Amino acid sequence: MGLTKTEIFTESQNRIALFAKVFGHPARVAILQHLFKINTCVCGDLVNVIKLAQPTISQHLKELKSLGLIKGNVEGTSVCYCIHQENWTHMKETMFQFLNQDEIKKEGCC
Amino acid sequence: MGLTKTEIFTESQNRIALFAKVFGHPARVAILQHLFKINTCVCGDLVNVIKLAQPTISQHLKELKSLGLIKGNVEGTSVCYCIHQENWTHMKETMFQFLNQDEIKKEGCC
DNA sequence: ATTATTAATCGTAATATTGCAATATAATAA
DNA sequence: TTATTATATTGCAATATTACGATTAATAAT
Repeated sequence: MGLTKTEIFTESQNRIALFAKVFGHPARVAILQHLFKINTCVCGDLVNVIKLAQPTISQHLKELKSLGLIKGNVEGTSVCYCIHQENWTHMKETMFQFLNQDEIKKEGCC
Repeated sequence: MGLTKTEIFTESQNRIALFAKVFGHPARVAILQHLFKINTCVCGDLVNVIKLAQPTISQHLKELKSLGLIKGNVEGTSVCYCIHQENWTHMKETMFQFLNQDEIKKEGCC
């Protein structure tokens, strides 16, 4: 059905999945890496750096923004995007807790 | 088009996206959490724990296995699934490097 | 005012994902 | 052999995602 049954999972599980999902596309990975690399805000050059059409980049940016991982400031005719530091830190805590589960039990069985 | 243009991204970006994608569904998050919680191998009880049909669980397990994050040992009529520790550790390194990008430049701009 | 420039939105085609019923397969039990 | 049990596979319907051309909106420059 293509429709995820979010109601049968916990808040936490759904939150982890939502963050992971947004990282589940190389274009969004590349966008974030670029935003981190350029310490001054990047505007439309993402379209030049990443070889995807402008509407496609815009769409990916929207997803990152709707999750709160980036913010965009309008600056004249262009828009200045950058990482939302606090939210990124919060997201990291969530993801680290999930990824570090193996720290508790290192036994393994089969 | 629904088709990701992997060829325009780096190996690294695609690898990060692939790992993230598999975590991008709450069922797979729940499966992994359960496999970590039960220190002895879990077999078919995933279907009881997670309220999804058996073929659906089986499909999610397949995806986790194809990425190497879990392994399954046939044990009589049932299959014993557990975390692939080494691969999990490798995956963590990849993801941590991505998630910890903010450690380098904490400036922010807008 | 007119004309660039930049980015968002709309519409749409192609493809992917999710979920399950039905069925198949494989190993054990009776 | 014939159930029984556990898991995998197939096929399919519903929905989501990706990508982009065309268009729009908003500001800047001339």
